[in-house]
Amino acid sequence: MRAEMIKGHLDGLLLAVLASTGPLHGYSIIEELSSRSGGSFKLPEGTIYPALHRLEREGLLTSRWSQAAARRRRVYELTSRGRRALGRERQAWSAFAGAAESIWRGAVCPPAA
Amino acid sequence: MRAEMIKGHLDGLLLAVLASTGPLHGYSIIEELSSRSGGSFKLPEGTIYPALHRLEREGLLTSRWSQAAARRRRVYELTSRGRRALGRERQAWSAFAGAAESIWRGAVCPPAA
DNA sequence: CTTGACACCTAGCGTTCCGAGGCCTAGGAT
DNA sequence: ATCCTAGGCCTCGGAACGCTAGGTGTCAAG
Repeated sequence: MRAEMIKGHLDGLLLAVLASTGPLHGYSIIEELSSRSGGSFKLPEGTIYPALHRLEREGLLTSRWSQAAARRRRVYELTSRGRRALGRERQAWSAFAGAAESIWRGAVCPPAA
Repeated sequence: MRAEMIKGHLDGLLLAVLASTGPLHGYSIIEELSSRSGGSFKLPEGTIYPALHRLEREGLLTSRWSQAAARRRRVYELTSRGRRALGRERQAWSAFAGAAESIWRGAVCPPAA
């Protein structure tokens, strides 16, 4: 799977995974994305952490340092604005995926090497 | 539909549309992408032309100036390498779309505003 | 003779993701 | 004691990509 394909889709996927699981810290978001995608999404930390910071800056997520765990963890959670953004992202994904799918449907493809 | 979503997917879509229709010139590729996507993909010329040049440089497309039409048109066509690349792109799209879909499946989304 | 569709092109900008590196703790192996 | 691995956070700089904005030019219609 070409790596740059994720561009422009990351925010939605992060919101989606948090909506599925409830609050999570960054490291486990990475693992969750990987497992839920069947191993297709193995996103590096340099991708995830800045994205989480951006989403928090935009008010779609809140974070707190977890006091429960021995190790320090920053736990992220959807805000209500984040939940609304999730709906928009979901719809944008549907539109995009549907459009792309209908382009692909017309094409006769050779079996991939 | 967020615009940056197309990033990383354009090459495949261009190859796919050319595989569906046969040889086309740039301007009509734009129209074809728009109509086949139900109006979702309205890609500007500044996106399409550089991409076509890149794909030609990579040997996935060939072009010739059409002598038939009154207006000058550069007509693009898939090469055999392009056809093979199409298969790979198609597979990459399936993997990506499937992975993203399974992330989204888990999320409970509010109705988009 | 001006507008709008058709048709091509490119330089530069902004965004985005990623690679590489750094920092730290805990636990197991050597 | 020392190393290694896994867990956990962070950031800087680069590369890639698509888009904006601008340009050239033809042709038909008003």
